[in-house]
Amino acid sequence: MKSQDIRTQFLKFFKSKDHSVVASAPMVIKDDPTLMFTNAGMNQFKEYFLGNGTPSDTRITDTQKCLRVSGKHNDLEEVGKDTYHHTMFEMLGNWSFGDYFKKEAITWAWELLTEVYKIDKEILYVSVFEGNEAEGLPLDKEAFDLWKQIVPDERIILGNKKDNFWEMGDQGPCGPSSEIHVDLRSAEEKAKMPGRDLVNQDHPLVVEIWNLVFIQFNRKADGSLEKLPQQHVDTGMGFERLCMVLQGVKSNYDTDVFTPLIKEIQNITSSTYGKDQETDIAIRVIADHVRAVAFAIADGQLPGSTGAGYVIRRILRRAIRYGFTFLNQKEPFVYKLVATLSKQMGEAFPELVSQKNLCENVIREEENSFLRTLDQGLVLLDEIIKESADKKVSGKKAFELYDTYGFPIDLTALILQEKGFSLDQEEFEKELQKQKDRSRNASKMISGDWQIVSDGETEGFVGYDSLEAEVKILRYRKTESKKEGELYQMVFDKTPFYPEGGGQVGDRGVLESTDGEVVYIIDTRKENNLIIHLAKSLPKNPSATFKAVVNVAQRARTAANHSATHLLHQGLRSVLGTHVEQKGSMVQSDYLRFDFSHFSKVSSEELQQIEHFVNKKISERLPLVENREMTYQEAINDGAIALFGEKYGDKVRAVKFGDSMELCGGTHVGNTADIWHFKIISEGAVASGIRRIEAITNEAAKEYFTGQTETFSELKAILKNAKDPVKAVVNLQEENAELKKQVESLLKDKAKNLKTELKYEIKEINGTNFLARKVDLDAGGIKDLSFQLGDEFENLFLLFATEQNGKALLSCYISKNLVEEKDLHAGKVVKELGKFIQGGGGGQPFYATAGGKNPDGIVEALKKAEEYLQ
RNA sequence: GGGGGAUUAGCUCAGUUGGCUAGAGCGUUUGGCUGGCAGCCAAAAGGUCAUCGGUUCGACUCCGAUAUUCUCCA
Repeated sequence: MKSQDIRTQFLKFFKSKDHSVVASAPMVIKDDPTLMFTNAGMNQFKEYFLGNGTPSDTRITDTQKCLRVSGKHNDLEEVGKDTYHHTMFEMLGNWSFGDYFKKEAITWAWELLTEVYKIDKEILYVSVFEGNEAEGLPLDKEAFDLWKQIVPDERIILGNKKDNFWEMGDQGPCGPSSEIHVDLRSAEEKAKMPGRDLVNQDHPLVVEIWNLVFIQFNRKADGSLEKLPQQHVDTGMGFERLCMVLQGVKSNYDTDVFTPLIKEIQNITSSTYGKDQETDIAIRVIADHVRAVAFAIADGQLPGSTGAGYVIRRILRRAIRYGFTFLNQKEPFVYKLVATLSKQMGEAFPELVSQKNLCENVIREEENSFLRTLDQGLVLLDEIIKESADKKVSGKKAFELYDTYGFPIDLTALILQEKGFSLDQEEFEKELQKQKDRSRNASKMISGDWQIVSDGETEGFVGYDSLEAEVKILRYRKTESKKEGELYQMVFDKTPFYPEGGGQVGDRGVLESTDGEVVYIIDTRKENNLIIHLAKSLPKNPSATFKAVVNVAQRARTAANHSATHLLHQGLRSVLGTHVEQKGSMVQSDYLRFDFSHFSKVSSEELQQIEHFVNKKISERLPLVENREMTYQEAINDGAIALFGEKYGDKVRAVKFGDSMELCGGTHVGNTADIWHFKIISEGAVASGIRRIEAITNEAAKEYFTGQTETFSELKAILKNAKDPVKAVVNLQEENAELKKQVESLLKDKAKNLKTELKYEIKEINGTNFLARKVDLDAGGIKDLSFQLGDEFENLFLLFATEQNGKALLSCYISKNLVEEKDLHAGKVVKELGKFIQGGGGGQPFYATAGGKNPDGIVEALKKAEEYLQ
């Protein structure tokens, strides 16, 4: 069975069991501080498990693109070494939200595997949670009894808390799980050792394929468990592994999910898969990683140096590194695989097709820059090798190479090994740990349990229509971090405060109680669909009713910027073309920032046209038309612009100004006229194929123009109201350059004159040409003069003195031959003579300077100079 | 967000513990030689040593801040 069909069959099966099929959520997560990437099928439903939202359907099924780079079995550095771990993978799942529970979940899973996919029952094992005394949890008898009716006893395995009790994190929903494992070993192998002994033992051919989680508890901050009012089912089946089973191969990489990529890698790199272990690992690494990176970029996550972007960069660089070392790829090549990938998976994931060009460009650029880094690292490593005499390289040196110059440690180790050098790996790890601790401390956040003030569901955001509301606090908690200090997070029963999202900053404002107490809300954020208000303090009586008031001025300016962003987006598409797609957006009260796909610099003419386009829309006084109750499909059919990598609910909000229509949750002006004016203040690149425009509107634009006008008036005033100020400045610059040259040549003349003058003053003492006198030159001039005289006279001893800003300066020049013959040292001379001017100094044997604060001593110092030649 | 590094001629980079008027290669210009695929020889021009401040007799070099950039960690 082809992988395409395996996927379709799964969804079809659960559809027949009354599940509704939903699309995969984006791989990159935006509103959950504890998670960067979707790492399991349940992530997009987390809010339902937490009780922060209600699903449209109680039975749901999907295939979810997931990314794992860390965790108990998923160290990035291990991917590719075996045949069954991946960074990016698909998770097939079915869910029940307070609907069916263990019975249906177990029977259906078995039905699908054995009757639809027709997997031999003899190779399947199931596991059940054995209970845990410390937690006070008994054996999951319900699941055990259910399995007993289907599977013989010897195929049921009892699993411990580590394997069979699933938790979302330190806190939150959790419960026992039941896993289905498959034994793909040969009959011979099976005879040697029963499959049940290999379950959960990391055997490549005895693997878990499906995990059925029965969510029935909530883990609190103090570690205790609490029974949930509603019970849920959360299942996840690894798609690639399922394909392996159904296609009768022994490795995920031998399924048709990977074979097209592997074939292409062999083509491009002229290598062969299946002959040599190192080559095989490299090919697997590249095949796996290009998937992760391409999917992430298609979801709008570019490689970068922070957060999720950094993870993507690391994955891509690992692929490049393996290609570099084991497949001898010294030029970008990973990007060439995108075409194959998008052809192969584009049907199930259309974003891969529409974002193909961008993926290729971004990956190629990243490859180029990393290859440069590698080149530089190789040179540096060479130097380190040359410097280490005892064939040992310290961990500290290796760490510096890694930390500062980004040179991969395993490459360092490999090269050293080839040259017969050893590396102190332990010391390296120690340095790395130090760095990790530093970073962790800097971003540590402790959050307490939610304190429930009053029960009830929250209505959520009501701030589209009003900026004030009577609210009650539902719950609050205290958080502490180094960055922000102590903060209180509060959830209201409804709120006019817009939470940060869609690029728009969170609202600020106040919470007023009836007795006049005021608590400042410093930011509003969204976590798992819950709107959280941040404050430095808590009201005295949290159970009272408050008036929540949004900072009107800030909101108005932000709204102007957000609406302008939409017009800008439209303007860009109109001026540059419809290939322009939003790649990032930031809307603040003082400016807006918009990143978009476009492959060349936006010229100043184009920028002007774009500005003009937006300002025309502003002057057309277009009213805001919004529709909050559309379905996604209706909106798209109406021509609304939706964004890749954005998660949309069943009901979307469409925001329309004239012909501009976007799906958007942000706040906007009632009429484009409220934007006043739009001004682009910068344009530049953020990555290959991505440009960034920064712009201002409203009062900021006004201030900008006022400031510019003021500067210009001042400038004009300085230029005596010249008719053409630009020309006047150019003239000034030219004149200035001319004058500089003249001054320079005059100074040269002066020095020349002085030099000729001084030549006659030089007298001979004991065969040495000697001159000591005061001159009217600065330190540089004296030096210059000394060396010029030095060129013309042999056996020269010079002592110049000058007075500058009330300070005295001495300088001594001694011809090199004199230094040797007479054992003179200019440094010593100025140091000794420096006493007369109450100062000190030094320098080299042939030229030295000294400074002091007593110019009256100059005469004495000059007199004494002669003594050095006696 | 935290740490480390880098910033020197148009480009790629040297510059040892602060001190000889900041160098090289490529490129540019000029002159001469030469029938070639980086032609040869000679000469010249080109530098606020990222910016600002500090220490010092003296800072490209040391210290602090800023900007830009690379990189690791979270």
